[in-house]
Amino acid sequence: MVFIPKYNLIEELKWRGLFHQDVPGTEELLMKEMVSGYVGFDPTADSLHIGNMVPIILLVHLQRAGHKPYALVGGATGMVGDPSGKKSERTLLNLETLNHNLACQKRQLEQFLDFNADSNSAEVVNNYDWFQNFGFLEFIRDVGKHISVNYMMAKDSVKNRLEEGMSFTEFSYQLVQGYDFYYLWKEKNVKLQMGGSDQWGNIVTGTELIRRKGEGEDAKGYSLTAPLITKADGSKFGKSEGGNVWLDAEKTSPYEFYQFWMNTTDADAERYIKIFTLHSKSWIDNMISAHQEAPHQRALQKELAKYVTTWVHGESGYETALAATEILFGNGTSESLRSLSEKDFLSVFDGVKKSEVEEIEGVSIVDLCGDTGFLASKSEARRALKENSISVNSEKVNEDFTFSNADLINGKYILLQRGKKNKFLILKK
RNA sequence: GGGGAGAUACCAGAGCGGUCAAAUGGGGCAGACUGUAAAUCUGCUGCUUCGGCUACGUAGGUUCGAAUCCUACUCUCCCCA
Repeated sequence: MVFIPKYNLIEELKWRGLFHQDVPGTEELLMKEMVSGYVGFDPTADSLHIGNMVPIILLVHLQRAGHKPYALVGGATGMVGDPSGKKSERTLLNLETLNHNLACQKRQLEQFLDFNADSNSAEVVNNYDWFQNFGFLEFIRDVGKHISVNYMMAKDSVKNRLEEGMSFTEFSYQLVQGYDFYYLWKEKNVKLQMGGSDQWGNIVTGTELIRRKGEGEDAKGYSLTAPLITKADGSKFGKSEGGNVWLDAEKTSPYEFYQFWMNTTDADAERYIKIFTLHSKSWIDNMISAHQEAPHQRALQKELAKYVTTWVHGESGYETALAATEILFGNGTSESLRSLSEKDFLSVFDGVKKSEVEEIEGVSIVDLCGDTGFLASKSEARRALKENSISVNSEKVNEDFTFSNADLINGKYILLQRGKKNKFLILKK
């Protein structure tokens, strides 16, 4: 059977800005046969975040091009800790946390890939499966023997830590990850490892291991990395006020998730639409020129936010986020808030922080803001009120404002806002 | 083991007996302008019942008065062995 890829993966990744570097011969390989390729995920948290989306998208493209994707969850590597890009030694996770994280991540990965394709179904593998019974002596004889310390020391992930210091555990990390590649190559005919550019060092340790330990002419591993996603202003991609932007709706609500993409700057949006959506090149080019003609419409941001939110949270997640956005950023007046049914109201404010109070009649705005956890203290509440930044039910109020029962929406809710983006919901018991 | 330097707010970092809730920069938040953008400008960035109160690694001490001086302790970094 002759293999014809659906498209040239490397070319596709290049115009999308998802290509950083590869080892020579990778493109030829991808054009001539169905390739099994993998990406590893680090189980440091119980949810993936948008920083993990690029590696996931690499797998998605791999599969769309007709190849077979493997997602590796790092049960074993997670126990060691990847030193890449870290300034200091990492704390080790206990087994229980690790397993919980693995299970959660596995579920999330499954929503992006096709597990029921004819010949190139995705698979999830866990490197703990092949490491759990791998003895230390066996490992250092079988694996350690093939890689010199000099070689390992030359890696940036190690070099950058020579001043600060690093434990033997983290030093060994690249061997563990390298062995993963070797194992998958040998057992599952996986020839390609992909990842972020920070993973280059770890990946080539794997290809090196395949070259030295593998037998025959075919003993060659290929690799491909995506660039680090940057923001135009130089700050770190993937963080919002609350820290990471998670894929888990419990940790980052669909509304917040949608808003994250909505707030992308123009320059970044033009790059992100290529990276985070699967739209075609011509479609995107049109979109970008349309956006440049009428930038205030924010068409790019809206499409980007819609696409990614739907991908991660489904249609319903997107609908909720959009409804909330229209109310809060549209001509959001007190009336439009009050016109919502209780059910809609609650779903709109699903991701907004809340607090309950006993009584509202006669309570001053300062007390309410300070005591409910909306603002850190009454002093801060006073300051914010002087800055004219506090709104009650979408209407600005001053320091003398006192609540009455008439302010309750549906007889039990009050919406507090500081500025445009910080919202808080008060529930009367 | 010997010698040296240091620990100040979210971070970096000044202050070295009263005028210090503590310079300056960064970050963060808000306001103006806008397009929920960027840039720019402005304000704020310990708590408070607005009387005060608690804070400059920890615990004591000197003093009318301590972030500042003394003692001990803890921790960090550097140099030598």
